[in-house]
Amino acid sequence: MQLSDKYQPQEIEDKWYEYWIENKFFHSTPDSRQPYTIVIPPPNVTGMLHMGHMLNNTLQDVLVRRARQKGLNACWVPGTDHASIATEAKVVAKLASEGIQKKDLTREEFLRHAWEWKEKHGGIILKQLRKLGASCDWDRTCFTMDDTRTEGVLKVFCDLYEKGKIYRGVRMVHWDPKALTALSDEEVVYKESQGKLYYLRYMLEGSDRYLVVATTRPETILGDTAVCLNPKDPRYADIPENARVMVPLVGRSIPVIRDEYVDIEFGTGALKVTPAHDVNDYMLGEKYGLETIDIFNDNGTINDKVGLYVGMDRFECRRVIENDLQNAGLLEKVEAYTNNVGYSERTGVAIEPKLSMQWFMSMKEISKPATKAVLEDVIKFVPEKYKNTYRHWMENIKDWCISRQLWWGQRIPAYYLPKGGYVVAPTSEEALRLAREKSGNPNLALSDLRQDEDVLDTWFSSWLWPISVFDGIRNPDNEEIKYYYPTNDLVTGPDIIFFWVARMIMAGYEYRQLPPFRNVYFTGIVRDKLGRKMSKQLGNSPDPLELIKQYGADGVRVAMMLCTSAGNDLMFDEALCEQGRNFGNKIWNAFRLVSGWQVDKTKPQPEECRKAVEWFTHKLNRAALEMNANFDSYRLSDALKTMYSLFWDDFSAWYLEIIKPQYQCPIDGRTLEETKNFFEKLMELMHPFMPFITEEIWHAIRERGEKQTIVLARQMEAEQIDVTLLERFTLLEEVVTNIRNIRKQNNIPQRESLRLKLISDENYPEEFESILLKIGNLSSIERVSQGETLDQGFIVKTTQYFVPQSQSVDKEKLRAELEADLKYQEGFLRSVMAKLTNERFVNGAPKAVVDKEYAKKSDSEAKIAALREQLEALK
RNA sequence: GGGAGUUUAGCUCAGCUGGUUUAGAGCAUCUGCCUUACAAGCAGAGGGUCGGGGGUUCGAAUCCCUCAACUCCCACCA
Repeated sequence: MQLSDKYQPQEIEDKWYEYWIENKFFHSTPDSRQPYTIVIPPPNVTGMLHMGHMLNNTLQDVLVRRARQKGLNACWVPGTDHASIATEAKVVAKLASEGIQKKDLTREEFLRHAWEWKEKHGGIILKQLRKLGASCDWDRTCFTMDDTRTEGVLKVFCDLYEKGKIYRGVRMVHWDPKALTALSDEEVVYKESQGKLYYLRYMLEGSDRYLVVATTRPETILGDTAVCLNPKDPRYADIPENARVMVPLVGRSIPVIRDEYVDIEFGTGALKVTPAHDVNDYMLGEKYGLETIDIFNDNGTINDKVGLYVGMDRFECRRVIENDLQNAGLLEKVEAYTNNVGYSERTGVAIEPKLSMQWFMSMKEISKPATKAVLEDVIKFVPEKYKNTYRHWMENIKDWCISRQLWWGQRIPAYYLPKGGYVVAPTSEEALRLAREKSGNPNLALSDLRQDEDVLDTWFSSWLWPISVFDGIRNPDNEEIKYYYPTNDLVTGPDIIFFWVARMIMAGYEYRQLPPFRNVYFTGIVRDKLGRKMSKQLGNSPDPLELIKQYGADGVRVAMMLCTSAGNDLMFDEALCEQGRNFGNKIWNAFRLVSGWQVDKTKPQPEECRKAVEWFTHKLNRAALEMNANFDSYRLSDALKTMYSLFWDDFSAWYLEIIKPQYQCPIDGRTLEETKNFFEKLMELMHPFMPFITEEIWHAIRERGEKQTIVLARQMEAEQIDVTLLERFTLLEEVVTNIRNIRKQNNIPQRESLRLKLISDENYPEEFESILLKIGNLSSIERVSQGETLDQGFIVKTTQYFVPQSQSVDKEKLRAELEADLKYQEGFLRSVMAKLTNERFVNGAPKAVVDKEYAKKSDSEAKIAALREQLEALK
């Protein structure tokens, strides 16, 4: 078999993915095994894979694949989110490009277009995930708006309504004038914006005096219904109790009220009150029974309530009004001002606070068990710091605005009766029954009822995800939900901790009395190597599929894993993909080496091979243990690094070099067998990180029956580890390194053998002498009592070694090196002695620590003595 | 305004409950090698007063205080 000396991932990745799918290795059904479940954070149905998804899904896949190999019944449920507002915006834009306006369509027509769009673009992202190697159970793919999930959502809505937890009412909400819908608090992002502070004159009625009011939004004067002063403000002490002022330009007379809410320090200490367009003003309006004048149309233009600036956009109006105020002499001054303005998370336009009729969900009660679960670690957050963030939000939770003035989504199952009032029911039939009952009119027809026009917030379906994917809302007693729920790990970004994580926990306790998952692993944000967020505008976001094409899925996965640690942002650098690809190549070539060996089964196992096998057995066991510990504490990057260095440094650079037979000589059967065994175990341990190459090699290294797969291969259980053996081997490594250094310093090629002399003591790893002879390419190892003039010496721990030189060595250089070493050792010894001569240390520190210091002291002294001897010999 | 986090080698980060050296890794750099698995490689080397200052301790990168810089979250005084 001729194997390329470069690993070509593209040639094997698709092949194995198909193999896995065909054989349903990722498919899970309940059985007697313990389950391990992850539900995917559903990406937007029409979205494209970006680097955040790559990170997030690589992590999930690593966790799932490892669980599967540990013999658990692993189930990773994939799916997509209908992403109400985002998808509707895309469909509206697409229609607009075809000259179709949404307002010209009926709801049914629009939804037809939307579903068409979904069928065409939906699920691309799930196909992309396969390229990454994601081992999802695709048979279970769900959509937040498919029939099952929708039924569940409606059932929950009705249930919460009946429990009195969902109510309808007029409230001040965040209004998105572009998407024409209300938003929840969480969908608003505040950004610092450069604005102006306008000082306006409000003339006092029946007087020449005026009050100066500072505002950032002069256009809202159209809706002013009062001016408010602080009662303690001495500047306004002489303003009469029942004073009234004229709204500039508008000429409306409004009262001057007094409330301590007003900050004396800010602006002029006088506040204009616009109850329809500011949350705080709204509260003042409630308190003082002020009139509420809504001056905006839904799209942010001025309506005809006041009769001025009608139809003008709010920002245009601001400019024009500034000019008009100026001309009317009502503008005192304008200052530059930086303030925080809320923007719609989805459409990016400035939010307009708006008074409107919406559906809300009371959160106070439902949040209680959810708060407790996290604080008491029933659900563990990794990293823990997010517990604080979570607690703070939960303890100050506000009611959730769940209605959206959109069409793409689950329509609110409330039906209005012709003569007022409404009923809530999961189906129109049920609604009709209730309506007849409520109205006392048995002849009421379905056509008499009018269903609420609004749909539900997308998160009102995704908060049920861990339950609804197992149909646990509609059929709470089904086998699947009982088996898979609670799920194990959730991997997601901290940016949706409130949107999604917190609400899922609430739903979990409300509908299953159990948490939805046991652990939440929060990833960081993927940034570029300069630390900037990835964005389309900057063009700094690589195309994940392009990366996979170039470096292989395994390579990109390794790149993601190398730079991630829970909760910390990661600086992604394409160089990491290169490193990942190179690692794959390294594995590939190690395999080429081993697979190319001829075997002679009659040949006895050489001593150095026997010792190497013994050593690597322990090395492998220790790494496996370390990796387990890393996984247990979600240090996934460290888990990979452990395997990376085990394979590259210990297995390739040491083990394979030791057992490698002479050119064109066969290897003995036993060593080959044990080496294949190691290789196989290494592949199994690394499989969660690099699923494709490990499967390829796992099959190539041994005869495998049909339908066998590394995906289901049980990972080795780590055994007893001989720590002393491993430590003594590092002494050997140091000796070899020193010999290599001497070769390099004296330009002695590796193929030229050397003699080695040593003054043997307990720190000479003589049990590995056969290895030393081979790796050092030594012709002999001789025990002596001292070195000679022509020898170049070195010391490992306390043992002195000498390499006889044919020609004279650079004594000055040698002496300088030995002296530097001596200086370091003396300094070190001093620091040890400082402790040991300190009575408080000797008496105060634990015995083990003190003993360690004594050991350091004697080692150091021995080494110093050896160094002095060698320096003496140099003279 | 409130809170959280970060600061260790040129870069990215480990360093977990204070004691394995006078601080580690990977990448990058430098030197020598196309040695028969791998130049996507091998062998070796250099590089840090652990953000500044103070304190606790026999002992501090690690604990406490303080200052500084950066990042994020929450709140939203017009």
